[in-house]
Parts: sequence; C-alpha cells; structure tokens
Amino acid sequence: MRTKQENRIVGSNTVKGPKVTTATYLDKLNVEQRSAVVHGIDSATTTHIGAPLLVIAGAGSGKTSTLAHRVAHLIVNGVDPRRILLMSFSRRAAAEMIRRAERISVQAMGGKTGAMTDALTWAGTFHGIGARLLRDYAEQIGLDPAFTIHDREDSADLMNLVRHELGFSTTERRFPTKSTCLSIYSRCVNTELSLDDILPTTFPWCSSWEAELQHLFGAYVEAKQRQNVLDYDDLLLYWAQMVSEPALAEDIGGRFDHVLVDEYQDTNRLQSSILLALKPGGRGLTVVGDDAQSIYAFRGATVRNILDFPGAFSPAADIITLEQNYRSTTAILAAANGVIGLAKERFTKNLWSNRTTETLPQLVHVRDDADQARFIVERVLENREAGMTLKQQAVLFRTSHHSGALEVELTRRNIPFVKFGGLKFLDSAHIKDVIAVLRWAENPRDRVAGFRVMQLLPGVGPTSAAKVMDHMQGAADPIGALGDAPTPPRARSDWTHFIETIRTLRSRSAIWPGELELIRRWYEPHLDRMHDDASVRLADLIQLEQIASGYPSRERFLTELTLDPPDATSDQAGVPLLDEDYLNLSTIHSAKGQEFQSVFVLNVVDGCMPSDLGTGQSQEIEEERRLLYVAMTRAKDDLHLMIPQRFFVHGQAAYGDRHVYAARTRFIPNAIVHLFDMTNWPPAVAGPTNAKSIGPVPRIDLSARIRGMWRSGAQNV
DNA sequence: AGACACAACACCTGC
DNA sequence: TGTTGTGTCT
Repeated sequence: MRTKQENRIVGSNTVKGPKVTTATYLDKLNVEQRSAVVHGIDSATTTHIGAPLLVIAGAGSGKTSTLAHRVAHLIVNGVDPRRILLMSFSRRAAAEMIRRAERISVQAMGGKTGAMTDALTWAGTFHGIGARLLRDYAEQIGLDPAFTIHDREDSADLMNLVRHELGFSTTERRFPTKSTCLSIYSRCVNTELSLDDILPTTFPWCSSWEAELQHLFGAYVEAKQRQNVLDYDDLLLYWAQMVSEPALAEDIGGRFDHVLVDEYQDTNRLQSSILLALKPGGRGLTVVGDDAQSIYAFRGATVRNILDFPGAFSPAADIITLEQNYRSTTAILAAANGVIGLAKERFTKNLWSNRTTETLPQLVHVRDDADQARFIVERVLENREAGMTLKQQAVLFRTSHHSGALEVELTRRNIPFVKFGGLKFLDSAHIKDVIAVLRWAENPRDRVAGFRVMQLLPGVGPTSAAKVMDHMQGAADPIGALGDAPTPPRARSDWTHFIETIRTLRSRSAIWPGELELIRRWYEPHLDRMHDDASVRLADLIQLEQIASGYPSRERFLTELTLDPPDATSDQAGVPLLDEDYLNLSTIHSAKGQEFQSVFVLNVVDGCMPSDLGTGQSQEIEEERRLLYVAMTRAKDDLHLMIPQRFFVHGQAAYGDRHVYAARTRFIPNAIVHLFDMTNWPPAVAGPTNAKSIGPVPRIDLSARIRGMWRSGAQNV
C-alpha cells in the first residue's frame, strides 16, 4: 500500500544535486522503483538518512536492480561507501549488487568513481559480516581473535564427540544422530526459543530426549568455547549478544549510515534482533523482500520479520510495493498467482506483466523417474536446436538426490550440466582432510580438526587422538606440547614427519599459499593408502591450491571458504569454465534470485511437494506452497511441471525398490488447473493398452521358464 | 586396550 | 550413500 507521503517523496526528489546534472539512470525505473531508490535521500540538503523503509518486491520485479540503484544513488549523493552496510543472502548476490551499483554510479558521475568497488567493503552475508565484526571486537568481548569457524559437518562432529563423552552413544534406544542434534540446537538459537518450545512442534520424534539434549547442548557450548571455535550460529549469536550491550551497539551501529538488507523474508529472529539493535530507531535502514518467497523456515527464518517490520518503529516504516514483473509471461504469472493465491496468509500483492503469450505452462504426466528424465532431455535438446542455449534452461527440484536419474541420462547423452546445491566440492573427504590440517595449524585447540588429522595416520584411532588432544589442551603452547605428547604406539614411524609438518605450518615458515603444497606432500601417501581413486582426488587438491592462491592469507581462506563455499558440482570435477554452455540443475532453494528462459520442475507430486517428511503442520505446508511458487516464478517463457505417476521414495536399497503412486500436488487443485496445459508423455498410442513400449521387445514364454526352474536338473535356467 | 572391518539403518532444503 | 553401533583381530 503506498501512502501520500511516499508520493510526496517521489515528487520532491527529482535529483538536482550540485554534483549530478542529469540522473538518467533513474529514467529506466518505474515509479515505485524510483521512489524506493530515492526514499529519504534529499540531495538538496546533506541529510541522507531517512526513515526506515520496507520494499515488498515481488518475483522478477527488478528487486536487485532497485537495490543496486539505491546504493549507487546514495554514493552519487555523497554517502561514504565504507559507511554502507549491505547484507544479502549470499556472497554471490552481494557481488552482483556491487557490480551493478558500480556500473550505475560510474555512468552517473562520468567515470569518476573508479575506486568505488573497493570502497563498498561492508557487503556480504549476515554470517560473513558477523565474522568480521567479531574479529574486530574480539578483545572487547573476551574472544580470542584467532577463532576458527566450524561448518555444518565440523559442528556435527563436535556434537558427536561431546555426545560420546556424555555416554549418550550407548543408550538402549537410539539417540538422535549428530546432525539431528545439531539441527535442534541450531533451531533453538536461531528462533530464540527454548528446547521445550521447539521439540514438540518441530522434532516430535525426539521429544523423549529433552533432558539429555539440554545437557548435551550445554556441554557442546562449553566445548566450543574451550576450543576457541565458533559455529555458524555463533556468528549471529555472539553478534546479537554484543549489540545487546548499548555502548557496543552504538559504536558498531555508528560505523554505518545506511544498512540495507536483501531477501529479508529469509532472516530469522536472531538476525532481526541484530538489525534492531544496530539501528534502534530504524533511521537509515532499508529492507527488501517478498513474503511470498519465504522458504527458509527450517533454518529458523520467519515471515513475521517482514510482516512485523513496519510496526517495529515509531513512526512506522514506509512501505513500497513493486508489483510489475519484468520476467515472466502473463500465462506463467497467472499460474503462479493461482498457486500462491490459495495461501493462508500473505501481503496482498499480485504480480502483473505485459509480456502476453498464448502458451500456458505445462503439466506433464509421465510414467516414472526415467521417463521424466527422458522427456526433459528431449525438450532441452529441442530448445537448443531452436537456439536457446543450455545456460538459459534449468531443471529445479525439491531435494538434491531427485536429479539422480536425470544426471545419468544427461551423462549418457553427453549433455554438460552443473548442479547447484547438494553435495559440494568441499564436502569430499580428501578436501576436508587438507582443510582440517590447515585449520588445526591456525587454531591448535580445535579438537575436531586435530581429531580428524591425527586419525589419518595408520594406527591412530579416537582414543590415542584424544590422549594427544588432552595433553595439548591445558598447555600454553599447544604445538610445543604436541612434541612431548604421548606418541600413539602404533604410529611411531609416521609420527615424526607428521609433527614436523604441523610445526612448519604453525611457524609460518612456508609462505602462504605454499602451505597447501606442503600439506599435500605430507598427505599424498595417506591418500594413496586410503583411496582407490587417489589420482582423481589429488587433482582436486591441486585445484584447491589454485583456489587458495586467490586469498591473501590462511585465515581469510579458511573463513571465506567456510562461509561461502563454491557451490557447484558437475559431471566434471571442478568448477566449469564460464564460457562453456551447460544445463543448470538446481535445488529450488539454490535457484533463489535466478531466472531462466525455460524451467522444468521435477516431481510436482504430493509427497514431494509438499514433502511428506514434515510434521504436517499448516505452517510447513504453507512453506512448501511458497517453494513451488518460487520454482514457477524462475521461468521467463516456458514452464514445465513434471508429474511422474510412480514416485520413488527416498528409500535406498535397504527398503527395496519402494515407490508410491503419486498424485498431482495439492497446490494445484482442480480449481486452478485451467491455468495449465495437461499433457501425457510419451503420448498414448492406440491399441489394447497404452502401456509402455520403448522399442521392439523379444517374445518370451515367461511362465514356461518359471515352471522350468522347479524341474529336476534345471539349475541353470 | 584400542584400531579396524562389518552389518543395520536412515528426516530434505543451506549460511 | 554415509553413519552408527558392534564384533573381532592386532
């Protein structure tokens, strides 16, 4: 809802500042976009810090462009870029924003802002910014600035160590797995709720373990502090705690005149606490988001943040809504609006577009997984024949492993693809091993790292590794203590070389990034011993060295790699070249903010969307609906929603080939199917049955064969 | 005692 | 496929 006030702002801000004679860069924007860009910025005076602003930006409404224009506009009007804090969902999004903001301001100022990119230094994810601030203020909050950061897996490993120490690994009934424990813990931290609020609603199957979990989490926190490590959640938690101290809040908040947050619908309570503490009155605060695209509740995000934002201030924040979609055709938008229109609660906002078309989005019924893959491959190739590059096409899915059959088919047909989301380059064991050595050298108290590294030596297991760690624990100079630690009895021969390597790393006598080469030399024999495909893995390590050379120091490399890991995997190892053409495969979550000419969505069936894993709570179902909406609104021209009749449950071999007969997702009920075209593939053929017929099949008398199995002397049927 | 091999079993999405 | 607990071998 736009108010008179905002219109006034638009009117009074036709830019006429002394430095800028023309503001042609504003001409390309529509009225709403422009009012968001200039909101609170009065170039006639020197005050640029206005009331808080909420921009509700629908999918494809030019959100990034608007935000980039606003940043550029601030700079053009004399705001110091170093005093702008820009937080967006991923580092990649932030980089894109910086690039565009720079282009716009260079254009506006006649090429005189060459240094701007370097100046816009405070741009990144909440976690990334948090890590930097915590290092800056470490002394003041009693933190050792040399802390290392645990990724998800490291955190789970530490949780596991603590769990063992507490004896929870030998309970009669099975205790929740390490990753489940971590999820529960993380959920509590991010939602600012207690364990007994979280368990019954979100993890009901773990409810009976409440007392043990409480105990476990306490011990986990103590362990992290002893070891001087922070997990992802700590980056926010410590930051929030830090700014809850008014003096510190003022100091940190005072460093920034403007704070802009992208994808605000995906922030959680903890993040909003941080924001409100940084800018208590909201002056200079801009948040942008779309409640219809909130898909990170499982990570503690709450759509309430965006819904309640205006009322958090007095006077309330201004709201500007961007409703014109520049991305999709009218037919795709109508279908997407149809889906989201059935949602329980949302801001009333309907996207519109003037890209009319005759083609409706397709609901494609196929028999199974394999047909789904075949259909997509055929269409993708047809599109390419018609001139659409692979890069302009994407296949989206709910969970990472859903693309399995498709990946096989693509590989078979020699179609290059890159998969976003799911397993990452850094998740492979050999990469983690090498990183662990590096991290241990950076922070010798990091128990998870030390544990992992020592157990690479033959003859060293958990027990002797623990003994060494215990020995180092109390010592003022842990690495020195490593020298006179009890040598694991069965690793004597490897031990000396190992200690030498760690010492060299610690003393920094190998100049970064040469450290990685040193580690590789030491690691190579172990790699050979442990893996059959050692040469492939070795190539990965060399690639890691390449990546490392792009970072100025060990600390920066470790931090940034943990907070923003390279997020693509593909059929070829390593990151694809930018000029290659490839098909995009992506989880819906990872496709956030992207757009493609043609989009295929896999398994649009009940049991997958919505997933049947959840507790079936209404909020969770609503999030799944928004997920489908996000997937659909990625498409510009073509949209195919795939409906396999048989849908394999994520059952692996253990459960047998279990599959369920799936129905079209409940998010597309009969009331809105008219917004789609329904097709079957392969097309039904005339005949007694419309069953499958992949090709000529030999005739076999199966019954006879089976009978034959039981005849005497017929072992080799 | 402690390392290592083996057999059940499993809750996605991601900073 | 990876993880977890258990049984066996050095």
